[in-house]
Order: sequence, then C-alpha cells, then structure tokens
Amino acid sequence: MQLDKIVSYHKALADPTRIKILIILAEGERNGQVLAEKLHVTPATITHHATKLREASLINERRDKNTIYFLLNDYFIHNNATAIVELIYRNVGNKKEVDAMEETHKKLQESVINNFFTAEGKLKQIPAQLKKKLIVLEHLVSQLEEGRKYTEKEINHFIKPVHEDFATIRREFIMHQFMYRENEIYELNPRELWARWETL
Amino acid sequence: MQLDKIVSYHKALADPTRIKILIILAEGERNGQVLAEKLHVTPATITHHATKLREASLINERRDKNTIYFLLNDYFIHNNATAIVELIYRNVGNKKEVDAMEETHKKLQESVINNFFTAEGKLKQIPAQLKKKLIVLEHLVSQLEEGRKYTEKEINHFIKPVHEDFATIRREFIMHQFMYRENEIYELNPRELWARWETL
DNA sequence: TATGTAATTTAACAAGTATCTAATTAGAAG
DNA sequence: CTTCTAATTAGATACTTGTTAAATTACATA
Repeated sequence: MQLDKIVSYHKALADPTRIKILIILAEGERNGQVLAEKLHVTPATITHHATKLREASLINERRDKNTIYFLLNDYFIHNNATAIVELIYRNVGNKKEVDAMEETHKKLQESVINNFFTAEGKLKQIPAQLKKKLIVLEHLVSQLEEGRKYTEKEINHFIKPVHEDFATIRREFIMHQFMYRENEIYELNPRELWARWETL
Repeated sequence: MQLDKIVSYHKALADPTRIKILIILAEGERNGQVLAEKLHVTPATITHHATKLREASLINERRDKNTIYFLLNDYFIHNNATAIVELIYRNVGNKKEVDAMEETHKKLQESVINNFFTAEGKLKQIPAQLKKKLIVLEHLVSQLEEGRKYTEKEINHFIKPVHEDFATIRREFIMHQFMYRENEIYELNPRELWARWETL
C-alpha cells in the first residue's frame, strides 16, 4: 500500500465528527439528514465528511429514491487499521510470521468448513465468532456467479437449502460487504473486497 | 479508550513526514539531526513532529550527552492501530468474541510457557513467532522488580541461568518496550506498556 | 570561562480544514 | 408543470497545521 493512501486513511479518521459517523453507521445504514440531526451539524457538513470517508474507502452508499444511505465498508476499516503497522515494520521483521499467519488461517478455514457444514453441504448453525462466521459466509458466497445480478427471491432460493434462516444470512452478505444491493437487485462485490480476511 | 485519544493517534499518522520518521525508526533509534538530514527538513521541523508523535505515545526518547535518540513505542503502534476498529464496533457485535479472544490467549500463554521452558525454568529456545516470543519475554520480565534500577551486568546475570544468549534477550527486552535503558542503567517499563499484548 | 553542538522555542506565513448559510441540483409525486 | 425533499455546491470565516529562519536553551568539553 502506498504512503499517501495510508495518510489519507488516517486523515479520514483524524476528526471526531467522522469517527462518530462511523460509530453510528456500525448500527446500520443511515442517510445524511439523520446523521446531521444526530450530530447537531448541517447536512452540508455531512456531505463534506462523507466525501472524505468515501475517498478513504471507509463507507459506501446506496441510493433509494432521492435518499442516499451510507454504510460502512467493513473490509477497509479492518484492513487499513493494520496496514500502518505493516508499512512501518515491513523491512524489519521476518517474513515467516506473515506466512505462518496465512497457514494458520487456512487450517482454521478447513476446520470451520468441516465442523459447521454437514456432508451434504447444509449449514448446521451460524458461528457466533466473527472470524468463523466470515469463513462460512465467504464459503457460501463463493458459490455465486461474479458479475451476475440476482433478485432477492433468487438469493433466498440459493440460501434456503443450506440454512433455513435465509433472511439473516442474506443480511450478513450485505453487512460484511460480500454483496451489494441496489433497488432490490443483489450483486457480488468484487472479490478483493472480501478476500484476505485473515489479516483481521 | 477515549474519542480524542483515538483522534490524536490518527492525526499523528495523518502526515507523510511523520510516517517516514516511524519507518526510519523501525530500523533503530535515530537522533534529530540525522532524521532532519534524511528527510530534507530542518531540525525544527523534526522537533515539531516528534512532539506530535510523543503526544500520541508512538515514540519514546533517550538522552545521551546532549543528543536525543528517538525510538519506536512498539506497543502503542500495534495497539492503537486496532483500537479504532474496537471503538466503532464496540456496541454492535457480542462481547463474547472479546472474551473468547482473551481465553484463547491465556491458553496459548500456558502452552508456550510449558513448551518453551524446561521444568527447571530454562528456556529451550527463543520462539520465532512474534506472539510466542512476546509471551516468553513477558514471562521472564515479570520476574524483575518494578521500579528497581539494574546495571547491565545484573540483567545479564538474571538472564544467564535461563538462556545462554543473554545479549539477544536483553536487546529484545528493550526492543519490545519491556525495559527502558538510560546511560547503561536498565529499568522496567510500567506494566501497562507491555501487558495486554493479546490484542495484537 | 569560552566554545561548540544538538535541540527547542518563537514568530511568521502559506496551505489546509471544519463549519456555516445560501443557492442549486436531482428526483418523486401531486 | 409545480412543489417538496434530500443532497450537493459555492463562498465565507475561523481555526489548525507544516514549514522555515532566527534566537535561545541545555549540555559537554577544551
């Protein structure tokens, strides 16, 4: 990762109003007006901050009629946070540690898939631990076609044979940025947005 | 952690010159003049940036005659990086995850101490993996007295019965901020500086 | 005591930023 | 076409910040 990308990430988080926006968005998507009211600032100020957060890839947005809803980009928040550490120590420590980390993740991945899925591919239960939940979601989502647009009904039909609570899983797909929804149409997010979660 | 502490941490990293300073310091301690020359700025500028980095607890310093050497505060760099993530998601996920993480760490701690030390308390070898190495170092350092000043000789005599390569271990104590050295006198850093590495 | 070196402080300036008000655009719905 | 709502843009203001040159402090040593 480049220096100025890291700088702009930290600039984006170097303001209390913007951090408060992110905290509110962690509860769920919100539109500009609501944010403005909650934070006691004008909508213009929200637009200003949203621009900075968007430039740092910390939020995405979704338009519904003439309201724009902002939502967290979980992936970048997690990844950029540790990117600074990697940048500073890149030339110092030994590479083995990173390799070992990836190795560990692969093993975890295997064991999670073995333990949470039946031989027939049914999901026994949704893991409570975030890391494991993400492995399960990634496993499911990787069975969808990249670039294809799905209706909500199609998504439900895809999840149903795997787990009865399709609504929860469909919501998790969106929350964790595996999928993107626009006007009731679902589409896979680019792989780079959700692959490499092992750095979490 | 408070909001403004997080903000000042990110402000500290929201400048390319300061990040470059940290990258240079990752190679080892440097004084102001050297940093100024390497970065093509005046010593006054270095003083300015050093103040900000110090306020965010990202660096420490050590005086030798009238030269001040800056050194990284590894602990804070690692910890603050992920603090923002915790702050944002604090009220969302379930607390169990954090508890589970601490549980996992305690188990790892036990197994590392059992595997790397003999029954007599000798260190078989220095772990290559950072996380494990830190557990070993913490285990050793916790046997020293808080507040007491040690000569280098005393430190060596303390380490010798545990592991023959006392020089390496002594250096690691400093590198990872377990101890602080001033004019050949060693002293334990405050516990909060090196406890809770499990969030790494 | 005088001299030299490293760091800090001060004052100044240019650039950047957070916020607001007021004007404008984009879209929806009567 | 008109009206309403949500968001953005433009312009203004006050505050903050990165940098420098010059003066000052702190310490060491000859």
